Amino acid sequence: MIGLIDCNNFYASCERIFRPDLEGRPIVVLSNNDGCVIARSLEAKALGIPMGSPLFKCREIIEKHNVKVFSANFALYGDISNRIMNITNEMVQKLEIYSIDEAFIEVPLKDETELVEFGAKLIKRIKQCTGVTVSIGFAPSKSLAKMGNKIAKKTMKFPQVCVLSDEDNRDQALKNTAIEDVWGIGRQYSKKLRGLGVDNAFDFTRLGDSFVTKHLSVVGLRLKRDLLGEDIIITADLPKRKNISDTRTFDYDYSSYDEVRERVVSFAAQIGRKLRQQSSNCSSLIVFVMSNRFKSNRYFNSSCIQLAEPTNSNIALAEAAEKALKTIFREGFTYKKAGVLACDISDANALQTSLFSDNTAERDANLMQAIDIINSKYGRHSIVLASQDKQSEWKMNQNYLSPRYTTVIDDIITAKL
DNA sequence: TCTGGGGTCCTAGGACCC
DNA sequence: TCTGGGGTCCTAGGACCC
Repeated sequence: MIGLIDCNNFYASCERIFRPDLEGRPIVVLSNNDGCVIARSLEAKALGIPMGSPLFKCREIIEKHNVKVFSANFALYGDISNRIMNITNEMVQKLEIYSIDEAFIEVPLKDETELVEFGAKLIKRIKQCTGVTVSIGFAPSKSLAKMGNKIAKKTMKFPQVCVLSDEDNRDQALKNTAIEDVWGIGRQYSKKLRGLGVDNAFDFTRLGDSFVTKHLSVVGLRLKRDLLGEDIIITADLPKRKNISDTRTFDYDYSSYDEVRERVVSFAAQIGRKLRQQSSNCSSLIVFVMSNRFKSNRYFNSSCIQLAEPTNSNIALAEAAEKALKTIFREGFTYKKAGVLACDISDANALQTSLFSDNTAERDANLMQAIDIINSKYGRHSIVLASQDKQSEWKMNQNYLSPRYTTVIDDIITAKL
């Protein structure tokens, strides 16, 4: 059987690990720049704070109900996630990490009672080791495991394990799942399906194959068959990224070229780091800039630049990014967001050099390796290019940031006796 | 005042090849 | 009136996920 394990209110739960005083109190976590609500504790959901809402739109509820607000602390969430995945990996046959707070697992069990027992054991262990509560859905296919997980979460009964093994309880679950709650059916498709009289997952599985293909393409057909218990949805097991991007909304509207250039060069350097992490090169870069989309006098432009040869060197990428930026930056506009995207990603071990190569590749490779080692030892921005901005993390509104309890020695928790 | 970031896959249509 | 047949590659756009 396949299981989907999913952390409950993950970011909010992470914030609570070292703040037991926040138990029972509503919590929200904000996106970069403290812009939108991207995670909510159960209590915050109950208050009706919507997912994705800009902070200023729910200020009133937050103040009225004493909601605790946090800036996103990805260093903390990433570390807790790693711990949970490692613990899980020790207890299952196969682990496939699907996102920061979700993983598919495979277990050699079929019997419902045994599965519930095993799930309870896993949940208890994760809770004991990390303080995070997870729920698990078991089923013969991934989309059904997802569905089981949702059902487990809803029951509010601990441990939150749901097994969809036989046809009867599978069909019951399909009938009880609204079409928009099905994994793979988003806003557009559910609107379309509702219009066609399909209200729940069960109705969807009754549609004809050619009808489904016509309206939802082969993706929809695969989903239909998966929901009927054939395990055919393939999720990639941490493959190399085919696209890599680094983009940010700025803390205020930038007007000078130098301000934007500094940030864009830093994005290019981050791209280099991410490429090296998966030993890839890229052979073209896209740079884009945009003004504040909520204000008038709007401007958006992007430029794609071909690199002389595939590379992952910060130096080459920064040069290219700056060149591209020059072609799209216009005086007279202000800029609220920019980004760099790496395209045409290839294997760094199979480098095709240019006929006119100036042989800086090897020099750069050694240099980048040294930079990566130093930065991983002493912190992200210990060594940067002179053209990068110096403290990019400060150039973000993070007014409610919690300590990086588990990854930075200065942030470690203090115990008083 | 204030509005996130990072991915995937599929399809249709155009340009091109022989 | 009637206008071949079989491919590939690339891109933009649209759907989805967390």
